[in-house]
Amino acid sequence: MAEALQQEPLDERLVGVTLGLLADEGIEALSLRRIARRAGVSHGAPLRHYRGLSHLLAEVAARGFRLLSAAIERSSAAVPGGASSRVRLAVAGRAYVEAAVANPGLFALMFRPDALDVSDPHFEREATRAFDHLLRRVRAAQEEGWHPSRDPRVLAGCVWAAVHGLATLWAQGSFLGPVPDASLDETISTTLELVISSSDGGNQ
Amino acid sequence: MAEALQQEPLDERLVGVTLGLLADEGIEALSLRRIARRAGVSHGAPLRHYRGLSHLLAEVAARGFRLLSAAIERSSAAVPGGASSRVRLAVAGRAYVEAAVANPGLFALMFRPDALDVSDPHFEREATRAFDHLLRRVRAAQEEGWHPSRDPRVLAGCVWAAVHGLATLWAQGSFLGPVPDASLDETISTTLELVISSSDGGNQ
DNA sequence: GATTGCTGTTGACAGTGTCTACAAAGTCGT
DNA sequence: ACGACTTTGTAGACACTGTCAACAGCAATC
Repeated sequence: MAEALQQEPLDERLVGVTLGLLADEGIEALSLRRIARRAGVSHGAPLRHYRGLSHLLAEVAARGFRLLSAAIERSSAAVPGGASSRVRLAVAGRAYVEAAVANPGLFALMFRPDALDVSDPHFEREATRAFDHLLRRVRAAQEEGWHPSRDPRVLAGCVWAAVHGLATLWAQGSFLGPVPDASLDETISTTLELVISSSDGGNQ
Repeated sequence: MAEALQQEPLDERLVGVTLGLLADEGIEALSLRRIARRAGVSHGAPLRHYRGLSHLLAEVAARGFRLLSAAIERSSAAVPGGASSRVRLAVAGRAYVEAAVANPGLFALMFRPDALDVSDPHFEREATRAFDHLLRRVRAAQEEGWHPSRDPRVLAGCVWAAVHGLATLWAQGSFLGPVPDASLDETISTTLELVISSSDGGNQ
């Protein structure tokens, strides 16, 4: 016992505590004072490390984008080597939605520009990196004949929009009203088949 | 002069004031006390008409869904009679995104289940109605051979997700980072062509 | 060893949502 | 007509929030 528990720097601990609070009680429970209380410090301590709540939340959101990138990468590693680039793109899209649904509070925070400081460099960098993962796979699919003459950035933006919309709506429960009995698996597959229009070897 | 200006019931006036505040200063400026101040009443007056802030915001969001439904209907009326159902569906999708971008604060509020009371009957009814507009057009497209064997609700959910993702990301400026020079028109068109895959007569 | 910077505490201030007590004013039953 | 009751708005209180300034301990540095 008596492990080196309190040694972790406060700024990192605050990020971890915020992630836990987010998972436990949702996004509306996030307040500087609650985070400080849960971290075992006084209410003013976080301001020594972050200029304000929105800056701390931007750091947490950056962590979320890193996790999202990792999920996309991980999913790609599980695809067999001979698979087409379109299948790889679809798998990445599925990973995006599943990561969001697995961590709905964090995902909601990541796309809340009014709650976090979107000009934070960490945040911007990690968000851009996550998009680049998608963009790379779109380019690869284009090289294999999928809408080869289109602007890859716009194309990646459209794929992003489709999976992001599904992730957003599902993670916040908006599907429960109009499409109450839909399965997430089927909805993801249908969306990806529509967008990527893979007549060859669907991802299912 | 001396028009019947103060005759409007306070509950309706509060909704109007909230819409104005939302358009003027964004979603983070919405507070019961500011709304009350702008309406010229004391800070407790709104609670006589709404059980709390989230209930007032649900009413405002319901108004937003009504406007969205109207925009979809209006766009459909402008389509020439001989157009295919797929084109009609695409036009409705375009109307969805354009309505969101034209009123970004209201659109953001409509999909913020942690800020508004999502169990409000008005809200639920108007949200369902808006989805039904989309669902009707999806069914019509299916009758003309577009993925006829799929579950229409799931299909409509996927179309919804695609346009919703684009609307969300564009309205909150998330495209500015990764796809800075994209045009909204082109992005909408590309998304709709991908999703609805109209080889016959694109919507442009 | 005195000084300086870092990190955390404490107290203050304005702002928030929501509750209760109160007042004015209209409505209704008799 | 008049008292009782409901409605609608006000005023004050309470707990909570973000953020700032003043202070304390502690490490490092010259």
